[in-house]
Amino acid sequence: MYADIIIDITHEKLDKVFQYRVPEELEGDLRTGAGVIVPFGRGNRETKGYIVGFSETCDYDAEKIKDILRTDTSSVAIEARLVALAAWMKEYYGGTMIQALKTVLPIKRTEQQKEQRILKRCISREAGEKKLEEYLHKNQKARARLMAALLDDEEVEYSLISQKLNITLTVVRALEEQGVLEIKNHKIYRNPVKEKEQQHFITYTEEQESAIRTFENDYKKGIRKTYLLYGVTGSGKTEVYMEMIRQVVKEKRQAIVLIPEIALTYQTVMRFYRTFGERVSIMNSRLSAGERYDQMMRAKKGEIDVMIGPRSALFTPFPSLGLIVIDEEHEAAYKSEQVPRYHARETAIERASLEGASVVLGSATPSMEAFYRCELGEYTLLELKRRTAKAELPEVYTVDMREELQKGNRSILSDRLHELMEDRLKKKEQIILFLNRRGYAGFLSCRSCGYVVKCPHCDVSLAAHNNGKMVCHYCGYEETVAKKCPSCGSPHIGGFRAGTQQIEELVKKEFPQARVLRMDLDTTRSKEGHEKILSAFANEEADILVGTQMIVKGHDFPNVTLVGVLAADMSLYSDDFRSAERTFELLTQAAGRAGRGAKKGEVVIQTYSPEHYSIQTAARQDYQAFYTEEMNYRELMGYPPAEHLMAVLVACEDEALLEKGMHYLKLYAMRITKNRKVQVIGPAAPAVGKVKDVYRKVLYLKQESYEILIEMKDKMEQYIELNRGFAKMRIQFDFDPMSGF
DNA sequence: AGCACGCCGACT
DNA sequence: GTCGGCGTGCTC
Repeated sequence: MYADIIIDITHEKLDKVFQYRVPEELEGDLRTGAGVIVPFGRGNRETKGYIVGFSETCDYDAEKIKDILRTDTSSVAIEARLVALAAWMKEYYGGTMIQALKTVLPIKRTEQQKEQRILKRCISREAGEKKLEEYLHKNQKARARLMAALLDDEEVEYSLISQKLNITLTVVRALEEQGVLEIKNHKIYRNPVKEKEQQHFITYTEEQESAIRTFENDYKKGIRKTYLLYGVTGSGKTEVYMEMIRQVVKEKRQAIVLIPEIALTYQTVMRFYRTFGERVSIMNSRLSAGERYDQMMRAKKGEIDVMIGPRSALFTPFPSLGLIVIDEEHEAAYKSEQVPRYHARETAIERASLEGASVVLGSATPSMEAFYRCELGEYTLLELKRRTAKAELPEVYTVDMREELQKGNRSILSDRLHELMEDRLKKKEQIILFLNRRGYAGFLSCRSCGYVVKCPHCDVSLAAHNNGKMVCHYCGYEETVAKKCPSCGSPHIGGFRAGTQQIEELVKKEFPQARVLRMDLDTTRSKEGHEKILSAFANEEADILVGTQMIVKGHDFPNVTLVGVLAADMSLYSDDFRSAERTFELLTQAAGRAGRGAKKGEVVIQTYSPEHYSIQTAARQDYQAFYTEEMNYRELMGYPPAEHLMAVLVACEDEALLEKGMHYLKLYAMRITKNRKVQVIGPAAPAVGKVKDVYRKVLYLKQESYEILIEMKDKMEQYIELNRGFAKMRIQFDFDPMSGF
């Protein structure tokens, strides 16, 4: 019997499987995920590794294969539990054990050593010069090079030295022994903010109080479960989380708070620092891989109690995890785009159950999945129906844009919205205009023949930018804007939908006195563009903020009393089964931006389909009604959460081969599903049929039971592996996908 | 990453 | 010839 083992995940070059023989006496107690000690390298030095699989035969020279020495007892319980979680992820989401382990265990990247190791000269300049002469005399070139560098600067980064001067660690060690330099592993754990204010006593609303009590009582009794904290925007969910975390920390356990990256505002960060001081660590995408690794190590050593961060923070190696909070639980960002395509919600619940922790999901617009689980009694519902303080829920109007057109109003702004905007500008209150789209004019199409300009590599429409270029958002392909239709030659080719830039220009023209800020992917591309724009608006340096989805998420602007939603139904037209849910979410979140302060807010939703339930229920801010309607649809169509959907995405450079492969894969799927009523749909062209000249096809399988789908996945994986014809195809599984591929 | 192997110039 | 230093490549 042989075991596939990955050696010490901390280095990229060793990032592959090594085979070892399993000695008979160990056969019983080794399983996938177990930590073992193996002889490695020429010196057979004892090295730690993890078992990622077993096999009866070996694909490597049998004579060279060594025996596993023993199981690793030093690998702490923390890692063992994370490895168990990885095994679960592999099982549930597909992919290999290595891929799962890599997402779960903190990885030290080589890049990060650059920042870590610093060489410091610890002898005087004169002594150094003497040494340099000595090395030159002895013709020790490498040492001389290093010495010269150290004379220029007292401290140098090891990575610079090793790359530019081609100096290896042996040389550095030699100089270290001579006392010429010292190697500093500098680890500065920086906390962006050092402020530690006196905790002020917060008074909670009755609803908040009751949510906190429920959690605390359960927790003290040792009950661990999953809660859904459903609270309208502005109802004070964060305070509730903090109180729950305090409870957990009091019992010497730790908490993880997941946030969608964009929602991590300065205000939120400060709130956590004020309460938990230095014992909080915040991860964001701006941290380098090395810094992130350091934060993980701090957590492991017990130096922090609370980790706040995006999806990946879920794998923080805490010694005694007590609580996982997932804020804005409905966000699509919680689903990983890479294999294993795990969902943080489900994975958090699994981790919590492995470690005896509770999970709190929070949202103003819970995902269908979460609310459904509440109804089934799997999660406990905690509700916050009212806003804190005096803030009231805003008044919402729906405007039918078809009627506007009939009235002769061809503008992007309805009369109603126009009027209200004038009113707010007069009152010196702020306005948000929210557009469901990015770019200047979106795609270009011919008004005479309907031809749409597409990317020759990726099969998506090119987006026109106002620099005279059309750009592919998948591969970055560019061409200049066509003046004539490439298909029929008509000059009537142009953009249809308004983009944020166009709206900005229009607003500036109609309200010349107003100060307008625009926020979309183009204006926030620079490092801190995001924060800059938001803080400028928060400081009331502008009257109107025009932007895409990103402005509706989690920000608090007390002086905003009017929100205009332009083209509300844009997201209704996308062709995946979550489009209604996404529309409801966006509208509700957008509406939630209005009237956060003392003054009541108003919202205008402009739409071409005012009769659609997601728009009507959003206008009434009636989640329950939306949920009921939407659930009917999901049940009727057999979509998640009513049933489970497994997407099988196959990619291949050869289109004909792909076609053939998909045909056989479908036949195989139908064959193994026979008496289990699994629906096999497709193969279909995914939304993006071709990326960087690689063709893609997708097959969908529907079934009520997740377990049956997993069985199907396993069988299909085996089939693909046994069948050589699939060698050139890359196959991925995605369970309950967030959007069509 | 860490270790041995083999090359290369310097010196007994 | 041998010794120590240095770069290279491999690790089941």
